[in-house]
Amino acid sequence: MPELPEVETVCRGLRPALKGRILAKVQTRRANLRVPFPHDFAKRLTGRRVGKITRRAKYILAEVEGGETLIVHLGMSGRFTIHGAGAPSKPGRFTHKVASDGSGDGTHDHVVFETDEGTRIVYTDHRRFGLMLLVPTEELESHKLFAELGPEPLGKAFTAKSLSASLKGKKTPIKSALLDQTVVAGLGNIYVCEALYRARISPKRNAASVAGERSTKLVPVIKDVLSEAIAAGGSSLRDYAQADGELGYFQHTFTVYDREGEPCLTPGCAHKIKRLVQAGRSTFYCPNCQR
DNA sequence: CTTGGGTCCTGTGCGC
DNA sequence: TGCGCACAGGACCCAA
Repeated sequence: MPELPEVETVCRGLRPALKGRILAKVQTRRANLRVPFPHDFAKRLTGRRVGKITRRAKYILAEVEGGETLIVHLGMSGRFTIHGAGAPSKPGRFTHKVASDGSGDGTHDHVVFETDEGTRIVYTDHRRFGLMLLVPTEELESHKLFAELGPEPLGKAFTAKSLSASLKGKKTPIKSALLDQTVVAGLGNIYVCEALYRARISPKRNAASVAGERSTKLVPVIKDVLSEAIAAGGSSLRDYAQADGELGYFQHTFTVYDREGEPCLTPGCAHKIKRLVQAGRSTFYCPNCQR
């Protein structure tokens, strides 16, 4: 479930296994994910030391020695598992979802990294909506994937004022506007639903009408929802990773997402949560609490 | 310019 | 038990 909090959690999980390590072996098991791997992808990574690992929006960025950065997007179903020496659990404890060759689920393991410590980091993605690229670090900011991205929702630049400015004049529903990565970078379907619920704003409301007063309420709520999810991921990562080496995926409990027909959890409300489709995506909301 | 819809791909869960 | 359809956490591309 890779939205910003999950990507952040995966980043944090990858760091101890990858940062400062040399990529002893890199293997791609097919020619492409959503897009083809860059020319000589594995060859260009092999033997190089990994530097800083950061996140921008839903992208994982890993600097590699020689001035290039590995860009990873998890798409809808991308995930990493860590096996062996550098894994976050004791060696030999992986029992779950690990194929006989020590990989993730076996059939959809598309990329395998092996470090100089013998740690295997396996990228698994059954839908293949993910992406891996390798670009010169100095060209990152101007790269077309990043050039148009809006502010980081947890960053200082994301304020009621900045959000108001980008919503002004927008005719789309606020739900769709918040999924637009040029408005704010990293929100996905779940956390948009959760944030709008917590801010008591209807997903159907025109984006423009959220500029001003409502943005003042919405922005801190977005920051809270994401921060709490990261905190939950961070704390459950240790336990979950101990079980099978998988990073950043755990059972969330959401307040509205995927709760169609169930009672609203706001005290004294108990209206049924409704589902509607906006721009092809499911929206969950409480018609009583959200206006 | 903005906006909405189709599309990539595989898996799962539901109703019949 | 099997089948077909709707739907799934993302985001690009293109037509209107």
